[in-house]
Amino acid sequence: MRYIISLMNYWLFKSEPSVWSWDMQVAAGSKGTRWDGVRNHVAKQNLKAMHVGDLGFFYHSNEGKDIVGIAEITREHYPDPSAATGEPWVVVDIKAKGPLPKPVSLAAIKAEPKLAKMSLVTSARLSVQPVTAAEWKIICRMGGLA
DNA sequence: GCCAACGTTGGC
DNA sequence: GCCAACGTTGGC
Repeated sequence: MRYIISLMNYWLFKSEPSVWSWDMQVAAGSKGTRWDGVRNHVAKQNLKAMHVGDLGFFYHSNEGKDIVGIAEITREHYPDPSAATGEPWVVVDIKAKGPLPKPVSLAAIKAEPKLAKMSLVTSARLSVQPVTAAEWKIICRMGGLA
């Protein structure tokens, strides 16, 4: 089997660690958990574009302000059970894949000119963001992954 | 259809 | 705790 890299998409999930942290995601195990509560249409479109096997950074907002791990999409989008009937919101399931050996801080991202166009920098409030393959690679390297 | 008012997010 | 950015709501 060979990888067709262009079909792999990368994402970033933001979460306040006091609400749902990386450690909780890890503790939840490999079955995957529902990423629910997204109430923004741009974020919703990003959820809908995800495929099983896509990877996403796990970012701690408010406290930490750093990318701490990598998650994997385990189930494609389906209606958000926490949404009111008739509302269009969706969820995906994700599982923790592995930590970044060295968390990458927002400050470090802002200090790297090659990452100036990252959504994290340009659309700070968007809770589910796309990440380009180039950005993914740079941050993995900054985070201590080969 | 415009836009002021308001609520929320999230960095600082 | 403050406030800028941004999305949503509702009056006109």
